[in-house]
Amino acid sequence: MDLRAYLSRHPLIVAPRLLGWRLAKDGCEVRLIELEAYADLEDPGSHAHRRPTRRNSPMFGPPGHAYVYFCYGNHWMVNIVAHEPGRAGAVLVRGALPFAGEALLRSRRPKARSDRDLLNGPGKLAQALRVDGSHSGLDLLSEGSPLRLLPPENWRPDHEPDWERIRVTPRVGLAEGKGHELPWRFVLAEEE
DNA sequence: ACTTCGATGTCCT
DNA sequence: GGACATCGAAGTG
Repeated sequence: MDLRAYLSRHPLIVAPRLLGWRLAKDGCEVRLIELEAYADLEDPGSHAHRRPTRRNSPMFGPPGHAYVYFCYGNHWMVNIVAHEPGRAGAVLVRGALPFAGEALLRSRRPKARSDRDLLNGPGKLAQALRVDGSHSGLDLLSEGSPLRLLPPENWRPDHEPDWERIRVTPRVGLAEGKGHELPWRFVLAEEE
């Protein structure tokens, strides 16, 4: 099973399994510690709940690509496309820790007062990594892509999540009726 | 064409 | 803990 196949499962399966993976861009790397699953048919809070549009079309495309969209007038949200064949879905990256290039990450987040303020939010993460709409649709698994998704060292396809260390909660920021009660958020507990 | 409102961050009290 | 800036996308007519 290669990485693409690993991501070709329901986003709810993929999300907890991507904890500890890294996003890399121009010398910076961040380690993912907070992720949310967004599905299609059964998930009214997902952009893939409806038909494909110019914005959400990456969610319907190949797993392992990026889906980046603009929200609340200021912020870019980074997603990793993940879904079963013939379906749609993605994993939203909501939080991370610096792994490499920390000084550069910091310089792009001048408003971050504390360490935990640097990457603890989807908009903050995109700002620190300088990801925006121009990256939507990029293949995160292809060498040579400016934005890449990297598995942990010693990763194996049969790796299972360490549930002892994962906190499962409802997703953040969803209105009533949008699946706000679904426990589809996964956080590496002792690292938040 | 116009309206609504969001998968948020920041600053202020 | 609360106000609010900010601007596309998508829904409505």
